[in-house]
Amino acid sequence: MDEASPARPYHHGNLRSALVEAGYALAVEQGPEALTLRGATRRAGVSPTAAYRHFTDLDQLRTAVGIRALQALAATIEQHQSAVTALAGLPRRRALLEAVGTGYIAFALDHPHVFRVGLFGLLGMQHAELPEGAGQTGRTPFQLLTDALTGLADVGALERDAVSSAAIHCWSSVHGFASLAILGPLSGQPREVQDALAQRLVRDVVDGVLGAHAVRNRLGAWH
Amino acid sequence: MDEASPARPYHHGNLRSALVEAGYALAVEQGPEALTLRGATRRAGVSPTAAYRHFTDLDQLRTAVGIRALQALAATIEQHQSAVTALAGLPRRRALLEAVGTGYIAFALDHPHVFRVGLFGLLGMQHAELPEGAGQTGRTPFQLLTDALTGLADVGALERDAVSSAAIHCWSSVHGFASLAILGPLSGQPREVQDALAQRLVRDVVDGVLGAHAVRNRLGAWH
DNA sequence: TGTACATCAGTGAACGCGCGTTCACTGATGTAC
DNA sequence: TGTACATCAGTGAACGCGCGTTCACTGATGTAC
Repeated sequence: MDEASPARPYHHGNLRSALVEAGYALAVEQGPEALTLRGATRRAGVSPTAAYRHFTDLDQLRTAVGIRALQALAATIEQHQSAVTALAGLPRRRALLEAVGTGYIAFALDHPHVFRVGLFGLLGMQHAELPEGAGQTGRTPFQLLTDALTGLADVGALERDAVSSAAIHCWSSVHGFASLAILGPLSGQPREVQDALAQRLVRDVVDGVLGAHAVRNRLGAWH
Repeated sequence: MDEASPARPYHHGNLRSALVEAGYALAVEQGPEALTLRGATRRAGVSPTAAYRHFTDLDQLRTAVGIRALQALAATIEQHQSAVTALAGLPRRRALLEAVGTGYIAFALDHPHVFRVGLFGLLGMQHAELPEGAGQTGRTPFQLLTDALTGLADVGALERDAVSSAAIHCWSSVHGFASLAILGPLSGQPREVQDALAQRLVRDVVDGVLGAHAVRNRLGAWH
């Protein structure tokens, strides 16, 4: 009832979210430069000026679409995480972390346009300037990552104060790989190959993040 | 003499490269969406239609500017590499690889606009579709990376057939980190902090790449 | 329950802008005799 | 060395386009009596 939708209809029935949806669809299908005010209103079946009842600016529409994209990415990650079968302990924690990486990459490959600009425009805002009240119900992708790393710290697989630098490391690798797969030398490969490489990369990165710690522990046990 | 410049002047004196330079400057200063045909000709002090003597299209100008940006990135990397002091052997090879990473990140932080689109637009083309004859004298950034990894294989610090997957891993991390530092949660940090994090990330990644191999060797020695 | 009125979501015409691209041109350079 | 001509780099006016944004408006909804 008091979900996220402000109310029911006036004339149109929540034009604001219809415009965000239309703008998001444009960005997904044709890339972010296709996200225009006129384009979004056209797609929503409404006159161009109607948008000004809900957004002061094109920039404000962009921001809202960016947040929308962020939520879609988070949803994909959570979906990947809910497919994890390991029941508990380190295997589960590890699989949950890997799902963040594979979910992120899968989203990027499925929605290269949104990813390209969408994410670029909005990962920047997500944190400092404007998480703002705008319907931010769930967790952001970056929060899901630190959650997963914290989970690994909970079972002692990672130092607590290594979480934030591990987050940087993981995010960098995964985001960078996605860019590579979309526009770089890997973009010519078929999807299965990309997926396989992604899986391998994610495994390696997690190995690396846990490895430093694990080696330290192992040495501690041996000496 | 026979540098890169095709000839001397006709009326203007190599308008083509002047337009590429103007377009590159626009992208550096105001971002890639400022790279327009009219903008470049304006900046070169020439009428808009003059561009059509040298480019069939706006797209063709964009491509040329992209290649120009790629060369600038490669130059920055080579500059970082030439500052390496280690004289020979593994320490030198390792430092050369790290210089690829730190040079890449330094370029990204110094030219965030170019990096943002520039690189995106052009890393895609660099490899398959259009390295084309267009003044491609030196090595591309990606080639510099694989060169450095091959150097490590030469001194036995890396399996030869691990080079290409290591390249993916390195490139992903470094490119991703640069994105993070430009637009993500790290963008608020002062440059020194970003540089320090970059150095640490690069070291960790190289550790990871060499680590798997080193651990394997160590175990081999132990058993 | 019914009327009068305020609110405000959406309309439609109009604006100025910078863009890419066309076209017929001008005028400097390079070449043939 | 000098003249005639072809070449072709750069000009300038003009086009159509989609954009963001303004303004005065219309008409449906919600509220007060």
